[in-house]
Amino acid sequence: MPRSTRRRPALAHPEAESIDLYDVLHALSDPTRMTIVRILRTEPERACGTFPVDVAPSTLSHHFKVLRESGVISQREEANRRFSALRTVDLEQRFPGLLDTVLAALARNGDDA
Amino acid sequence: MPRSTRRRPALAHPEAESIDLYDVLHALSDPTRMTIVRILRTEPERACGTFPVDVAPSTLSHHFKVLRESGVISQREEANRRFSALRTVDLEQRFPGLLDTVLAALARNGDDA
DNA sequence: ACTCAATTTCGGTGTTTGTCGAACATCGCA
DNA sequence: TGCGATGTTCGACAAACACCGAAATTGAGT
Repeated sequence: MPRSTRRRPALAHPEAESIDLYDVLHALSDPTRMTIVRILRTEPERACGTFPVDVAPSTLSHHFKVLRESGVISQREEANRRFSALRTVDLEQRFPGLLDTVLAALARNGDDA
Repeated sequence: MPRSTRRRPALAHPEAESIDLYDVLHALSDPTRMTIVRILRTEPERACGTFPVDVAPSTLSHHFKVLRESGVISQREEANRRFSALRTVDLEQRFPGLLDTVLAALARNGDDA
């Protein structure tokens, strides 16, 4: 097999201006994904495997894909690891206040659920 | 069959304090339902059949149920009709700013989509 | 009583979702 | 070169979802 081709397909991220509200709301309507977002809120960046969610690795990978393709997070590759970060600036530009409001609402919902 | 029982099962509405964030976000992540919410924002109350969405009546009924059971809208019966209203006060109390922020975001998303 | 209008409920269909395990790819390191 | 760690992709599966048409319900009007 040709080794000259790009190793990985390159991660797909939507442009800031084309982030879709319905995709974002859907991404945030899952507890596992919301947990990821909440944690990412407190840290600039974090490796995928280090999130305290108890689902199978493949499931976690799926959730990261949903978050990334909706525009909520960005991911960069470094060696073996994949680091995720909240797209706070892009989200704030596209939908001002949305992330803060939802995370504040989450705190009221009970952090556990 | 006993006619003395309540004719309709009585509409189920969650208490304001027990409105769940994930249910709300899920309810809002559908364009048809968001259209309903957006219109309801401009009017205190409206009959089900009068919303300009082009889905079958049975589908519309389903969407109203999702919105009602998530706590986003309330419904009251009057004769043949069923009137829906946004639960603005309850939502504001439970998740301050959420509805406004999401609706503002919707305006940026393009009202059509 | 009969009919019409508004809406729900009931079955059904096709799609999407969250989940998993197994297999694969990539990198760092011994 | 081989091993272990990290993470993804690939089916597969059950549950949930959006949608419809047909039938049922309910109340108003004739």
